[in-house]
Amino acid sequence: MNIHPKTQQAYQLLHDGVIALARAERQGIRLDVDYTRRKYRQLTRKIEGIENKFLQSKFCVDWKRKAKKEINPNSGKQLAWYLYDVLNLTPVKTTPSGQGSTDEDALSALNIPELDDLLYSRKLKKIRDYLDLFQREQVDGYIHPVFNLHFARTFRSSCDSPNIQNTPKRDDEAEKIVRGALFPRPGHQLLEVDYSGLEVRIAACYHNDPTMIKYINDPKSDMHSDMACQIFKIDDIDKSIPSHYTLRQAAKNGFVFPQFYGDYYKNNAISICNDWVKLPQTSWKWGQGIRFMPLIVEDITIPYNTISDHLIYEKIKSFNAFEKHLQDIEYDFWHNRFSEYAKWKERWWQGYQKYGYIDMKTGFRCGGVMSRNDCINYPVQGAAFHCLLWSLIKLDRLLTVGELDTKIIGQIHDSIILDMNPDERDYLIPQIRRITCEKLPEAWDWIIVPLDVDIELHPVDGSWADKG
DNA sequence: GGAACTCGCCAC
DNA sequence: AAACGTGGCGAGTTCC
Repeated sequence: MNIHPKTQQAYQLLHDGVIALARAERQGIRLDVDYTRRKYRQLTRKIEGIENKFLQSKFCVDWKRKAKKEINPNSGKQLAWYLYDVLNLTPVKTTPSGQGSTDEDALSALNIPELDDLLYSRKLKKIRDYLDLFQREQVDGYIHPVFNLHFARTFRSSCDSPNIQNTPKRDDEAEKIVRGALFPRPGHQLLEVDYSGLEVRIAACYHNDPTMIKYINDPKSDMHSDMACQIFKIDDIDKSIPSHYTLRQAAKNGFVFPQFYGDYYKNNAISICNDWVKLPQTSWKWGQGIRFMPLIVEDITIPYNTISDHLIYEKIKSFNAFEKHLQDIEYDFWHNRFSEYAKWKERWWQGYQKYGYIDMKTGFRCGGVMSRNDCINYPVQGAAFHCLLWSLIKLDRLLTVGELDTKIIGQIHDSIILDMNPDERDYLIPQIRRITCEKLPEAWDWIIVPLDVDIELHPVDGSWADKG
């Protein structure tokens, strides 16, 4: 039987990857067990205080009276019943099964002060759950996350027992507590190697869109800043200005990435207004949303300009107008700016419908029932991860063959985490750059754009929360 | 009393 | 024309 060389390559990548990841698993990540116990108890006391306060509030007393039984404040079902059936409030959204939502967005929108206590206790419990899991899984002060290569439909990895790939990093309080429990071996330091914009770059290897390739090749250009200018009608983005940086984040996480995943302007409008610029889904008034820039009107500087002031000034006066504006931008995005990308998406979807499968650049085949978005996302997600896996395998060999003291201890889709001996730092960092950015594109000729990594060093004996 | 489900929420 | 991809895990709930 003939085996396609790419299939052989994919097969070999999984085999080599499993072994390299098993070594990381055996090595493990040091947990400060005393800290974890202490912090767990401290959080428990805090949670009990907040829960008691909540349970004694007028809100809960009434809830309990209407329920005619003991209530469980952690039950979404009971809470939804009280809010939406008893109090007859209108949920801002529903869950997939049709029940009124009781997630953070939905509860915040109700403007019931007592619910803030519930949300805060939820958040603290979530943090405590991580510590609990670490504690249960640790053996002699080390956790040993399991890395799977055979679960994800995309041929990405998954991780469990514990899943180290979802430790909090966006919320400061959660990051500090949870990552603050994880350390390198004594005298060592944690090192993270992160491919920057990996999925965008790998997508470009499929669609070959010239505009996208220009963005990637020119480090001075910035797709997200350009989109922020277009979305918010400003001349340029100066990333050192905090409000500008927020607008760039809004464009990136509220429009560009969701669009790449297959989302559309209506959701983008809601996400940008809710999550980033804080504008209501109504007609806008002056002085709403995030603080933006000083506004100069006829030589008078108005110091506290807000984003609504600016947008109203630019003739976008309501949420509906903004949504329409985003619809135009979406059209421009796929018909003008990234038209080759759009054509590739369509070709890829047609190909799947004709043949019933899609093949990744890395030799893996995805079949079965797939949606249009699946067809577009899987090959990119998978191949991007395979770039990381290839690099991890090579780095593992370098460390093993050279009998270095530094060890790979984990991987998060586009990044590698190492427990490094500081004496090996000056040798290792150039080697890592060489493997990840030079050797990989040499090995895989379909990589037609430059690759880049961020290397973050944590302090010697510092935790995963301590910045270098 | 466990399997399978829903919901919420953490990461990329 | 239609409309956000991949995971893990906890609590609550329902089914058998």
